Amino acid sequence: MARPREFDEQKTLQAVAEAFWTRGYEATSTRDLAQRTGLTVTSLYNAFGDKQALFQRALQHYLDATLRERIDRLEQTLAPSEAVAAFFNEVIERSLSDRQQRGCFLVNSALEATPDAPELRAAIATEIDAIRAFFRRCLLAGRRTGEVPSTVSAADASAHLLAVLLGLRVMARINADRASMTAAVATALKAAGISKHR
Amino acid sequence: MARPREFDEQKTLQAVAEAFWTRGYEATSTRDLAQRTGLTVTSLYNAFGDKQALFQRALQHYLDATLRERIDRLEQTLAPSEAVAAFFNEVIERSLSDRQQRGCFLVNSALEATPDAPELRAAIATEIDAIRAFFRRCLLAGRRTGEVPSTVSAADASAHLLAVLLGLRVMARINADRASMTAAVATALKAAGISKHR
DNA sequence: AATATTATGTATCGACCGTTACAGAATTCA
DNA sequence: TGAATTCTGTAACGGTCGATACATAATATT
Repeated sequence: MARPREFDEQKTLQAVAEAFWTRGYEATSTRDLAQRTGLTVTSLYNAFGDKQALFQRALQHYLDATLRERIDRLEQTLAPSEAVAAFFNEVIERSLSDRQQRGCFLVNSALEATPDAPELRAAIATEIDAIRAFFRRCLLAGRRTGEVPSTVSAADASAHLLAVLLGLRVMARINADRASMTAAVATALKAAGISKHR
Repeated sequence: MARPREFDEQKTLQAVAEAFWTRGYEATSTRDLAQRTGLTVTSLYNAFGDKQALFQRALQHYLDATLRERIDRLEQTLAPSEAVAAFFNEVIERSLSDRQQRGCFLVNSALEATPDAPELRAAIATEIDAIRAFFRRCLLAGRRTGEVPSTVSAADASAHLLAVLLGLRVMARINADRASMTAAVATALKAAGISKHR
């Protein structure tokens, strides 16, 4: 029973996420966000609360649209070992096609989160652990189908794959070249018992 | 022929580096730096130039004292494969012993560097590549001594080890636990043909 | 001792920060 | 139609930012 919103909340969160993704939390001002979204600062505060809350909403939007979407899609459509390989391939392609070399919004946020924002750190830790859980599920499922040999423990291999993924995202921001990334991934997949031609 | 400095430049750079290391570039104000170093803002500007220049000096100081020191020391005193293993072990121990979970100053800076600071990005890329070069040298040397089998290419293996290292530094900031880190490293070293008991 | 040169401390500059007060515009329900 | 409610835009708040002007203190050279 009041005036309706004139903006699309999803598109706004998308624009906000890209701004924070590119420049980080501290270096992005609320006026920057207003300009990128096309709304006024007041509308942003009215709709989302303060800057911190807006950041968390934008991060969750990014995770839903990118990370969780990818995990769900690959896990439902591909065999376990192929899902892991495809996951890495998509990360590499997206890293290389981004001219701004923004890397991963989640990883960027992980490193910018200061010790005095423990709740944010905890939330990010949970999201990162979800990636490892995805690797672990794939490895265990691959064992059952026989794609993955049971010589390496799923716990060790999933921790290792997670480390490689996070490292890729750092390289994507600074040292992004296809040769290094594919080499790192190929070696990692081989160590986990996953390889395209075997 | 003038009044001498009343502060120790190295200790000042150390304090500055720890401030930037903990909170990042944007979230650390020049007044914060003055308080942490015990000098005035004017003295900082007089001695080091502006905030950007001070940051770069502090980063170089950190690299000299931590990263390059470690590489030089391990490469000179240990056998190639042991140098790589010891490098990872030291990183794990330092990551776990830091109560503030600051991770790596270089990696933190890599992810905070925005697209409109290309010279900083390039400098960081050079430093990161120096780590890969260290891995590569160790792998090639290990091949000559027979410690490392020549089944894996040094280029691939060094890219892989670099990715794992960078990933560890992200985990150190957010998901730091010994089990995950040692699991990731053990799997990575095995893939590179390096393992303690073989 | 006089002078030149550099370091330090105070105080402040304009700019920008996150946030909000307030007034007007737009919509729903009675 | 009118009242209630929500959204939008302007303008501004106090605070902090990076950086510096200026006066003073301290040293080296002559």
